[in-house]
Amino acid sequence: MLSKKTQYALKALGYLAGKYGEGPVLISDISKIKKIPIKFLETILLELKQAGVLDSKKGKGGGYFLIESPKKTTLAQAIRLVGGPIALLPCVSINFYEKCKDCDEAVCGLNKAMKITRDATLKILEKKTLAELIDRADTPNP
Amino acid sequence: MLSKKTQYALKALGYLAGKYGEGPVLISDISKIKKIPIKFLETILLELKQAGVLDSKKGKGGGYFLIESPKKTTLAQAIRLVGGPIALLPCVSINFYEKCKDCDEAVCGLNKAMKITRDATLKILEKKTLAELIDRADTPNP
DNA sequence: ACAATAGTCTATTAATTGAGTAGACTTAAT
DNA sequence: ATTAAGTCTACTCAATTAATAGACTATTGT
Repeated sequence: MLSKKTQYALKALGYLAGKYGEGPVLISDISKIKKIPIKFLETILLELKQAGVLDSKKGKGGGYFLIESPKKTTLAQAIRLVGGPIALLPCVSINFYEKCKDCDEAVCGLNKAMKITRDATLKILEKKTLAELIDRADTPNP
Repeated sequence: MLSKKTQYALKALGYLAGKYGEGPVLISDISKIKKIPIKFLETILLELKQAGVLDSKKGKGGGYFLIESPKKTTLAQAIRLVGGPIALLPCVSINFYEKCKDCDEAVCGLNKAMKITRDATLKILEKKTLAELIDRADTPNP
């Protein structure tokens, strides 16, 4: 399961994707609509900014916005940016790899099974982009 | 990522699968070879026993053992037994489902993407069994 | 019967993650 | 220049998950 932080990041990015090209979006707006604790959200957005996905504008009329088109960022990238491993085990993670103390990967059946699972997951998450996260619920009819 | 508890459970089950039919296996053996904190392992094995996968024998010559052939239990079942959701989000989990506060699943793009991911993962984990976890490293040549 | 062995249970502590608070710093409009 | 709107930084607190310790109970072999 993804951490809350990662879940919130995905929701926020999805919301920003829906507002792409419309200028800065207030943290408080995202927080309200996506039901994310505002202070927690601040740290997440800041992290995404430092990672180069978002930019922000300070002062009146400020807020956060996507730098590039939502289609440019895959879900796999998004998840990794906020520190969330995609694989089910550390020993099969690409970006957060950690060797098992107890087994030789070459003969470990668990490792093998989880690698297959990881590949199937990645195949999907590397194809889907932030654009896929946009839904009608984000922009209700006025 | 799976919780440590779930990871340990899979490792222990894999080890027991390799010893299936050879009588009870000591907790301390599993702990040593699989590098699992023994007290933590105790609670996990107990839980697996209460779930009906393992049985144990007390006293001298005692230990834990699989009740059924390793082929009877899938990895998906094993993961769920110890309380680990397989899906990446609560709102797409089958056994640990929780509704999102902020979205209508019918139109939520994130929900849709994660459901596809979950299905791909389950397709694999429901096919693989504990038997697949057995590896040569468990039974080194004497 | 008795001692040794091995699982079971209860309670505590440590580490990580999630959430909330207070206030300083920046920018833009008036 | 002033002020309002907004981001940024640094702490603190709560909840969950990991890990540890020790007492207790059941079984086997002598």
